[in-house]
Amino acid sequence: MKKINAKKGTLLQQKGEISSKVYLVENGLLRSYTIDEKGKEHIYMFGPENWLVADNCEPNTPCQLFIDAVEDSIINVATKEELLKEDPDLNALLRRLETMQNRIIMLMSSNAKERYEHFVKTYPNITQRVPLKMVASYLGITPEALSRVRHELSQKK
Amino acid sequence: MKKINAKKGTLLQQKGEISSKVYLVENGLLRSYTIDEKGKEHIYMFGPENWLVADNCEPNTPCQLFIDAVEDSIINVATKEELLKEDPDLNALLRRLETMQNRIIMLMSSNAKERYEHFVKTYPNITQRVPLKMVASYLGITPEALSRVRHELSQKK
DNA sequence: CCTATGCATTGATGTACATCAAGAAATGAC
DNA sequence: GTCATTTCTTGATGTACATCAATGCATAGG
Repeated sequence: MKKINAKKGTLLQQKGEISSKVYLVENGLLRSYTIDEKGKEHIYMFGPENWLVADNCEPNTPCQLFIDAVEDSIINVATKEELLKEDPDLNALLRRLETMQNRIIMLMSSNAKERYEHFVKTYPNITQRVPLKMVASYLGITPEALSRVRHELSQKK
Repeated sequence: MKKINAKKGTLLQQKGEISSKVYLVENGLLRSYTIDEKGKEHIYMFGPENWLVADNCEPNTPCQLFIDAVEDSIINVATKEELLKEDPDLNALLRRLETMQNRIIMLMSSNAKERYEHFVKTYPNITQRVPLKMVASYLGITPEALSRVRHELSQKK
């Protein structure tokens, strides 16, 4: 756990970095965000005093989020390894957080078609086990919209 | 940890219940969902084999989600108290999961105005500390749309 | 078997929000 | 201070998706 000072605008973590850290904000304000293929920024989280800011990805995988300082900030930085050593079965929860993080980013940055394609990739078997209207409800679109997306995709092939 | 059998369609948990449980799916398929004010259903999560399904609310607060069985299922049920006894500092993570759950539900069920009002309530001070375009980026809307929402809200008062 | 209920599809129309463009106001650099 | 840059607002237009309504298909129950 190392204490550091970050001037407003400092980039603490880049999307794609492997050794993503955990940032405990003592003072100031951090933000984590991603940039989609269209170049659009989506803020995932603000981290004011006493918040924990981190990319919820598994240790030793490339992370998804940029993290920078919105105000001059004082922050405590830890590695995930450090934290996992203290509490090993955090791992399952971390994976859960990752799933939710992906979902939030998807909801903010993807249209109906992209969401559906992502869903099929992530849960290949579920599509056969539930009525399509439930898939639509999970994706945040109407059954009608999903029907049209599926029609369009089947044409393309 | 009690093992139970749930026929397709069985409702395991109602929105508003206090003692929400944790469900580990051994076999079958669960789903958790909420119903918004317009009566519309939003599926929060599917729980196939080996998934953990739960409302990520704090123990002893009314929960937000309905949970039911989409297929005939075999499930292990635990109370949150049980789990917290085993691992007390899960509490911080639970609160984090709750925040993300709220965000996902909000993204699926609310329009721009509702999201902004919710944001202001949840982070009253942040609005003053960051440019509005960052708030827009957090809410998943454009700065232009946020500007119009704010204009509309200020008229109303 | 027949009928009722739920599900999926298709078309017509509506709407919330995005995009594009321009100008005004605030902020920062020097 | 002045100029440049970023932020915010406002208007005009476009578009993805919702809503509404009708129809065809399953599936389940008696």
